[in-house]
Amino acid sequence: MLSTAESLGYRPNRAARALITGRTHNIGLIVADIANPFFPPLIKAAESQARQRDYHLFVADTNEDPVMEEQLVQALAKQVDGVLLCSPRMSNDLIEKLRREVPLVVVNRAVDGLPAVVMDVSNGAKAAIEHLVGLGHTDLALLGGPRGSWTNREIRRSATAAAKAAGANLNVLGPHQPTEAAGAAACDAVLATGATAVLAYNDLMAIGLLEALHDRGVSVPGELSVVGIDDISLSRLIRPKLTTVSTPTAAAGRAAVDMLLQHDDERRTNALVTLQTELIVRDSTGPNPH
Amino acid sequence: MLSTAESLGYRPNRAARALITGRTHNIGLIVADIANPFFPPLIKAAESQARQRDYHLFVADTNEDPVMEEQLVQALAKQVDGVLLCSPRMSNDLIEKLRREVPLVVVNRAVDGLPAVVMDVSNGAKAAIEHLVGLGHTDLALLGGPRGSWTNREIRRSATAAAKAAGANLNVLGPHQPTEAAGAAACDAVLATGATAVLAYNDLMAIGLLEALHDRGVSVPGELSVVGIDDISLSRLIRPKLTTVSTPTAAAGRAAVDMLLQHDDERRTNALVTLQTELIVRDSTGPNPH
DNA sequence: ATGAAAGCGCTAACAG
DNA sequence: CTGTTAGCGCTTTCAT
Repeated sequence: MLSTAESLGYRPNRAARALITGRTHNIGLIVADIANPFFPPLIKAAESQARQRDYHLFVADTNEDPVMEEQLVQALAKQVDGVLLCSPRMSNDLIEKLRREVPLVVVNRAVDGLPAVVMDVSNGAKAAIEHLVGLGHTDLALLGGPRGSWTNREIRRSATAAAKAAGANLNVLGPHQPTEAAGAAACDAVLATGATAVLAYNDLMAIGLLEALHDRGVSVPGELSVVGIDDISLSRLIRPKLTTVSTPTAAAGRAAVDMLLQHDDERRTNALVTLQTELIVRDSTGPNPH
Repeated sequence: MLSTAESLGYRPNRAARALITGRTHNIGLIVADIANPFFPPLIKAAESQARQRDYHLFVADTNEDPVMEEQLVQALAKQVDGVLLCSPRMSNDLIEKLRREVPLVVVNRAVDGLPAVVMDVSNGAKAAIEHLVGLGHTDLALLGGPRGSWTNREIRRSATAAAKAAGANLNVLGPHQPTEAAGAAACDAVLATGATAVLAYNDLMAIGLLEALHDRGVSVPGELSVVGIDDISLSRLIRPKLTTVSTPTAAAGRAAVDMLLQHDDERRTNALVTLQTELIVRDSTGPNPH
């Protein structure tokens, strides 16, 4: 039921309210690259969840630049009730400093004493390696992601351990930008390792690699198997359809908003939400040709 | 040079400033679907342009729901200095009403007396039809987009005229949701027209159609030629690479922000910026098999 | 219960 | 030119 005032078109001025209550009912969302297909589903889910709770979402893009990350947090700090920092590349020390200026929830990174939402990529990378080893591959390559990425470190750690446990070689390449172009550019380096199977930091890089492989006439999965991570919608549209580790990005967006908006007294500052991942086997992986 | 205060970490409170100046230095950006690959480059460009001018961007998603469009404009109205309405599905009358509550710039629609940024899809659709006719196709189909879309009306008008001028048949299908799923679902209807070439409302629909065609064993461009519109990055990643009409989405995002931020007295309320499109011929179009 | 008044942090107008 | 003051629209507190 609307009050008479509201039905007449009256809307309270949120800036004035913010001045007195100290709550802006705004949330900042900082991502590395809006145009990277990994983020839009996360942004969409976060925006929807926020709006449902009468919050509005500022979205900002760092262009993969760690310096810009800090500037954006600073710029938004006084204007929001909290910031969602997605896949940050900045140092933990800097995050520690920024959290004193504004409530922070970190996505895709575990930071001591800070609410965080992470995907269990560690388990996903393990499943990917085991899938490859099960196909008979013993020479593997890992196409590494960007410097400063917690996810990248997790993947490397877990993939290395899984390969070792299975008695397979793992050649680690990188760091690389998490883009299709970087994946394509790394094609020769991948081929040079002699690996018969590759796990890439994300689908975009895997897809770039697939393109470059196609240009060089290397058949996938005939001569080389390729696995991505993220399961962006693109992955089932390209040929061969990409085998990948799906990460629940929409759920992560919702969870991050929920954590931020939990009442401070009940907000466990050391809370860590871990979302499960799942290996999706499609057509870019096959048996070792040797 | 920073003032002493600023170097000490002081940031003025924008809510307080907004209260007195009446300018929030915020902009609202409303899109139908953040996860539709057409929008992220536009959002990214708009955010970047806005920030450069010391504005922050609220991003909101209507889920393709015209009712939600109005609600969002209302909700953001008092909190922003203007709203960028992208690809609105609402009626012109409603836009007329909303513009009295908050400065509006419309993208992908021409509205009398309102600043607008449009892509010249009319010219793009014409080029696409002429390309197809030049390839010997005389039976064409148009896979129509969503109801309420100005772009869809422009495409239909222009494609119809171009086909007529060239002496070709054009079978118009639709309306459809602008999604991959809808494109796939329309596959049988397209085939039933007997057309040897199709122009789709957007790349997403064209790609869905391509998928369904592949499932049915119809070869592209051997038996059927397909053209999309937008040139989303996906289009050159799928096989066959999609022939499409590229639309300058990033430029549109920047232009829309610029128009909104122009000083009111110099803002021509009837200004219309038309951005050029370009036909990109790739591998999904070929000669008429008959 | 209902109503008056103070004040959030800033800018703009005005006085010294 | 510098310093003081009023008041933006709201919520909260305090007095009636």
